[in-house]
Amino acid sequence: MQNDFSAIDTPVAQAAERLLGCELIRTVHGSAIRVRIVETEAYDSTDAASHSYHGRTARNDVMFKPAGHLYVYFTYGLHYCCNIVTGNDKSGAAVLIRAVEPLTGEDTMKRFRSKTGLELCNGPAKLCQALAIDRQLNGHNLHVTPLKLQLMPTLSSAAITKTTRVGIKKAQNMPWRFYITNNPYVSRL
DNA sequence: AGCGGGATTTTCT
DNA sequence: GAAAATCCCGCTT
Repeated sequence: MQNDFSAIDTPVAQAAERLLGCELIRTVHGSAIRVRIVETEAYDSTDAASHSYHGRTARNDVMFKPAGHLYVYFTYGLHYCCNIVTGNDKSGAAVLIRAVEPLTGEDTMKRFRSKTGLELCNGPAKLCQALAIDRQLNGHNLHVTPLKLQLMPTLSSAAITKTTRVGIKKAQNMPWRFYITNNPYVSRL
């Protein structure tokens, strides 16, 4: 099968690296949007900053599903962020998608989000707005429309920058953030 | 250019 | 009751 998710059915940190360079295809209102993942962060149950750290709840339930599902959460009373569930160790693990690069359908993205250029999708809540991702897609299987994940060949480690995560107060020193070196859409250097 | 506050859901102490 | 995996706007330099 061409769209086999076994490559991300691994420990999260490894899956977060492999997801760099992979593409998301969003179909909405008959239009197709294609983007490339350029920045990710890993979260699992051993991590004090992860939603799954304190066990399973109604909100993080999707994190306990098999790899290849989408976990969407609402935060700060205003924004959505989306994650790709990885590893089926049943303890709750997912990769936060922090930034993407538009490939096709940029005009459609601008309709959902009234910004242009780098401001279109260089942050976790920004890309959810540009791709019209909300709670309706929570728990969605990324094998099927209207949102598909297309895995791509693993990038060389030389093309990947590995550093600490953004926007958290706990476990700040863990090197679980990954991005494509020198990509202009990365949310923060 | 840079800082600070507000919006407002879900969860935990 | 408060903090959180954020973003945007308006005020100050």
